[in-house]
Amino acid sequence: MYYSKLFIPTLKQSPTDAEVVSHKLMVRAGMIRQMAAGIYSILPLGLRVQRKVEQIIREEMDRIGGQEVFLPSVQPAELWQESGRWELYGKELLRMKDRHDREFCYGPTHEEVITDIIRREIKSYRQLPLLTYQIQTKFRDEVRPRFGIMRGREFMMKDAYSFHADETSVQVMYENMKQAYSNIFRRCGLDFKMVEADSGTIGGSFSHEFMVLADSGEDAVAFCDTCDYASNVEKAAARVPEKIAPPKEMEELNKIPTPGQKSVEAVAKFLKVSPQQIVKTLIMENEDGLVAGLVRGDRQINPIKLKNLIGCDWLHSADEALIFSKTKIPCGFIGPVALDMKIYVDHEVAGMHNFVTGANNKDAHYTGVQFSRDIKAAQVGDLHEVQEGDPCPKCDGGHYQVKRGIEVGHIFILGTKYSSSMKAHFLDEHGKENSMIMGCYGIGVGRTAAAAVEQNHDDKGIIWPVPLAPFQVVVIPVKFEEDSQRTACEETYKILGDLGIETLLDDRPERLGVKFKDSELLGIPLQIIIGPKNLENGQIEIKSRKTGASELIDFPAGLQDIPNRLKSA
RNA sequence: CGGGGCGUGGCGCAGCCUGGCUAGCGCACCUGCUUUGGGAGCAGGGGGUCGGAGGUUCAAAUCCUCUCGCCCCGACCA
Repeated sequence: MYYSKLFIPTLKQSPTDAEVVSHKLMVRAGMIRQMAAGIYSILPLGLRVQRKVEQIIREEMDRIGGQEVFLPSVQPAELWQESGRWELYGKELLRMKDRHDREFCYGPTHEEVITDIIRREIKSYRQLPLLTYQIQTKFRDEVRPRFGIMRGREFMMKDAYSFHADETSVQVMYENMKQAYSNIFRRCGLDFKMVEADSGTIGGSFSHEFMVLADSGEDAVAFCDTCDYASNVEKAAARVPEKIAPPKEMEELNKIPTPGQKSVEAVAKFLKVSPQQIVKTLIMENEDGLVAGLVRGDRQINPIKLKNLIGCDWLHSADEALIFSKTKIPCGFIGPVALDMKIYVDHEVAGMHNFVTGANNKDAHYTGVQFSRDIKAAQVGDLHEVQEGDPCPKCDGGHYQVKRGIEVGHIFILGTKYSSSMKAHFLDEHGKENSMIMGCYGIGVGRTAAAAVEQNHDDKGIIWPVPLAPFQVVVIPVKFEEDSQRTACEETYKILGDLGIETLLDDRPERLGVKFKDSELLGIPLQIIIGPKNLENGQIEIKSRKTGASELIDFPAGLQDIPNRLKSA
């Protein structure tokens, strides 16, 4: 393509509302423009990159037997009511009515739609398994869209759905999918990790996320420094503590005045004990009212673990006013002793003795609290969030490391969650009716591109991994107006085209510096610079975006080597 | 949804507190001349009515009220 014909509106300065590098650089490179909060237009250069990601995804999906479909983005409410998600999905579901006042939503995901199609058409185990996928725009009315294309409300997603007659089959698919996803992200040139994950509102029994490691990531990934266990921190298991022998002296419960000492740090300092000797009581709210979670004073409670332990639909921390109105206890002094609600206890706390808790009175704490004697636990389980340095739950001697990650892919085994509520049944080889077993598998397409920028940039701009680059080579004439250079450029362009290389020819009447700056901003892996002096010697210059290294090659013979050079660019 | 911040040509900003001439600057854009291996120089030029509505005032970008939008920090998600 000729640069002068392309719509690539580059910017010298990044817009003030862009926070993360990928957002800044993608706007500056003229790839995207914002329309509204979390809603972006993809401009030609951005689309070229998006198509690259899509193509890689298609190839890997097809390789494991996926069949591409294209499902409606506007979906009737009835389907969602059937699965129960019309209510459950909440405000994130963009709802609308047509002229007949019938309710619809803009699809945030497509389990309902695909399940509906499959249940109508698939009746026999002979037709299973089946894997479908699509690449399509989704809309989720996020509470807080941010970071440009990384977390938009409207975004491009690859979503795949599989249907199976039995558990073994879905597990085979799941393993294939792990491999396919790994291939995809590896081919995109990303440094990623596959981690265990919570399945969230999509539901289901088993799931993994694919995380691109980057400081700007919104998730935290915990992984063992010794074995290969890796998990989203929201799911990462804590090692079950060794049984601690009870101390010789079991102290009695003792109420001590602690005026104004509300935080763990304050209480620890005031009573001259370590935070590890204090037990925090966190009050949470769910559909049944208030519940309490107990973790050691130096720990953070993990609400997802608590939610999963209880098995409730939703759970979040209760606000102070609500707690006070129900319990008449001010925050900071709540404790588990004789507390009138269900109490869930972290297994670390269950092994503790002689600890400190709130006394359920303003300005007072208990010391000498004993778990077995003083606390009526509804259940004991793994409730605290793991931290860097914590022991690995899967191997001896390993310790957790924690890093930030961008979730670019997420795969789930759904089981029969949707097939049973929506009656997607089939007849097995004994003529017996069963619910299909399902899996679903998503990739954020735009997010993958953004993540690639997060991982591959410098102060000059983007450094695209070759497979995602909008063009692999940019030809930069020192002065395009001069006949000899123009001819050489055009010849180069043609030769590279014949070699199957996507080439951008910067034919603009700009000064050389401008062309360099733009090509660096755009992140094109290889520059070919054609200038008068080198040309007189029958040479042209090639320069790597990543390393900045440049060398002279013979013109035109040296061009035949470009495909090779791109492999290592 | 709670907390904070910001809306002034395409982009980045100043002006606002202490109302007052044709609303200013850098970049970008147009024209001309000079320049030309790293975002050129000079000269000339076009474009905004200050997010919107209402109010106070002789006078509002500036003060007041309401409203809309966007961004950032927290709970959700590809």
